[in-house]
Amino acid sequence: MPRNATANHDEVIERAMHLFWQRGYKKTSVEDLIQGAGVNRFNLYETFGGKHGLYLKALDKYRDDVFLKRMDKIDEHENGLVGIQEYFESLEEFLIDSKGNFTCLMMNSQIELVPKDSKVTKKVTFYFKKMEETFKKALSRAKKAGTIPEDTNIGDMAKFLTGSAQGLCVMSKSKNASGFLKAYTRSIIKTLNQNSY
Amino acid sequence: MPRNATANHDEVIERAMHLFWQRGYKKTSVEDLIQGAGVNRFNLYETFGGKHGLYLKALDKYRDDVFLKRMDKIDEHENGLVGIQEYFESLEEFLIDSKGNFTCLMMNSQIELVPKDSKVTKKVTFYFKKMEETFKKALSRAKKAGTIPEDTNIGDMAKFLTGSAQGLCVMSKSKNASGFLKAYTRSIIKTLNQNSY
DNA sequence: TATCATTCTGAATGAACATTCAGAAACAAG
DNA sequence: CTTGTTTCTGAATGTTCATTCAGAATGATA
Repeated sequence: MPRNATANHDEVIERAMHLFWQRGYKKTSVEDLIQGAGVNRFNLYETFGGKHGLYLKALDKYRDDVFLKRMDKIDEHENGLVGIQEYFESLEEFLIDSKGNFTCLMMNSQIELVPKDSKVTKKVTFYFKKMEETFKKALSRAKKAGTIPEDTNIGDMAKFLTGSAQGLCVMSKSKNASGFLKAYTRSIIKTLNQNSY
Repeated sequence: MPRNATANHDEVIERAMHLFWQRGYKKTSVEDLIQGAGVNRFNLYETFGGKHGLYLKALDKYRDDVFLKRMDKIDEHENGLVGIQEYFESLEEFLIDSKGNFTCLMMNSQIELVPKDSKVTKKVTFYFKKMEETFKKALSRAKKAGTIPEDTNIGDMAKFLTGSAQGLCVMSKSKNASGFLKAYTRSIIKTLNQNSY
């Protein structure tokens, strides 16, 4: 009995995620979603909770498929320093390749919807906390392994790295950002390594 | 012949600037502007060019009264290093005091309207360029004065500082950002000083 | 006070857009 | 092939909001 003009559940969410990611919440219209994500109007409301419901699901997918995957990669590095460095290098590459579209769904949400939209705020808060924590754990491993001096302030450094990732995202929307992003990333990594030996 | 229910020209723009600054472009309604900026509907369109025209004027005012004033302060410091440090300290203080409202009008515009709105894009581009340039000149003075090593890459450092300012602004919207902002600022300044002696 | 240009106000207009709904289409089961 | 249920589509609804406009209010001038 199910018809199939609708793409499957996950694919709808993934495509919606990219639309929201590119254009933001307000500027992605229901029409865009119907056209671009492969949902029909009925299912958009019946099974995804309308535009806002789909946005929340898109944030979840971003967290799982984009963000946490990157965090896991950091976790997997026994040498935390290398994990962090690779994270920034791949972020730089991604931002350059996507030419200012696809800045960062979570950071966009922080600017567009925090704190008024409380459900979105919760998800964004988790994102920043988790990123900071992951950096902190990685730095802690690095300290244990002796690749970072005993007296390095790991908490400060984790916050520094979290903020720097946001700075990169903001700057990636500028025209011809590539040179800027490379230099900025270089400096971030240099700072990271200056607290190590 | 002029009536006076309308606040004077400059005051309207200043109040509009604060409204846009707080809420963003889309979310500031014409009604908000009439209520909050002291313009009547007629003058909003006749003398300010409507909502969009007033936004552009607000960006100009922000550039002149908020941004360039800060840049001038940096310029005035013979010791560029101190100028930059003071800039970040006062930015930190402002962001903490304003509790996530008043993030940064230009950065908000970058996320909300660049690159689609070409007039806004021009103004935002100037903003980033000018900031980077100001940092660069300050670092150059510091190098001349011998407070920074000969081999410091001034261009990279200026970009790093410009991006870091944006990172601070993004993070200031988080709940209880105060501790985060202090630590982050500390790290930025530390990085700045690690390239000096 | 009378006239005229200017300034203001609230209502009208119109566009964009999210959501709902009714009926059409598709499918399964008998 | 018929019936009943599910899925889909486009039109209708309702809301928000920027902009325009007509007429009212105001002030300057004579």
